[in-house]
Amino acid sequence: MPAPNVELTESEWSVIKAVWEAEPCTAPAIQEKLFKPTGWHYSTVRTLMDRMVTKGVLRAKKQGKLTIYQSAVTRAQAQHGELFYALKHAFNGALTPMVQCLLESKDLNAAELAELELLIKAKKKSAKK
Amino acid sequence: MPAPNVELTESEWSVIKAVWEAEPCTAPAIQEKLFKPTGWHYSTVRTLMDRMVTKGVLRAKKQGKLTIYQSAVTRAQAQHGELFYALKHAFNGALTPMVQCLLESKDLNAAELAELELLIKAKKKSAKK
DNA sequence: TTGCATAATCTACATTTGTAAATAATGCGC
DNA sequence: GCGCATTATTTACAAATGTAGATTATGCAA
Repeated sequence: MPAPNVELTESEWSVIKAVWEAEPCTAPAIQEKLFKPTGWHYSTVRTLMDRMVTKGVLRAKKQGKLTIYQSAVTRAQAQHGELFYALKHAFNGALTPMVQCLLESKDLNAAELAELELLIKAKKKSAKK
Repeated sequence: MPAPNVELTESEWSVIKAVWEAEPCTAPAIQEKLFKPTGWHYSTVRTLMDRMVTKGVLRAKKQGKLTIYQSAVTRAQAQHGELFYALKHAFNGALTPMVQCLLESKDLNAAELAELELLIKAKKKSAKK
């Protein structure tokens, strides 16, 4: 089974985003990427990464003295997990109120609205038939 | 300051949803509502609720021997918090990919799509001008 | 071949979250 | 006024999360 429901904490999001951009990669490389925004030390990042391996969101293999990491979930899977967590808990699974909330809070310009409209039009077309 | 960013755990979501439906209410009333779906005992619910008071998502006041609880954040605030958490972490704040993810994963019928389109049209109108 | 820089491993500890038992208070009905 | 049912308070404890120091291993450069 490929994509179980992914749940990531804020820290784990930081890590996996860095991994997606750099994989295959080592823990030192990731800590370096993350040091500027987070200030995390090597052992912090390393602990996070190893826990993420245990959870199955990263994969690690030994190569000489180095441990090489890769993501075990795609960005799309993780996005899906996060979004559907919100949909389920905050909106009881109802799409319309969620989109409403989005439209109300972000203040979108005409171009963005047009883009969304396009997305929906496209979806209608592909759904139909 | 009215609406700080709300972050709720899964359990807290259960509780606050029950509170919204029953407030003002007591902890025993909430545990009774939640017992069926969760199996939580009184002290569990009570602990959760008191911690939520500490965090400022519920409010409590003493009335004789009873403690009366109310929500301190509205459903809309909590929904916003959850949704924007996802938007920020999973989608780096970009709306379009988020909506795309939604459209791809949920498989919506024509009516639902039409509804979404309407929402956007309405927003366009109100935004314009 | 040995020292050094780098990376890994191990251990730790505070906080938050999930869950609840045990004990105490209290007020209403008799 | 007293006992009982109801509610509250206190305490606990394991797991998860956030954060990292201390110690050890290791391979390349000199």
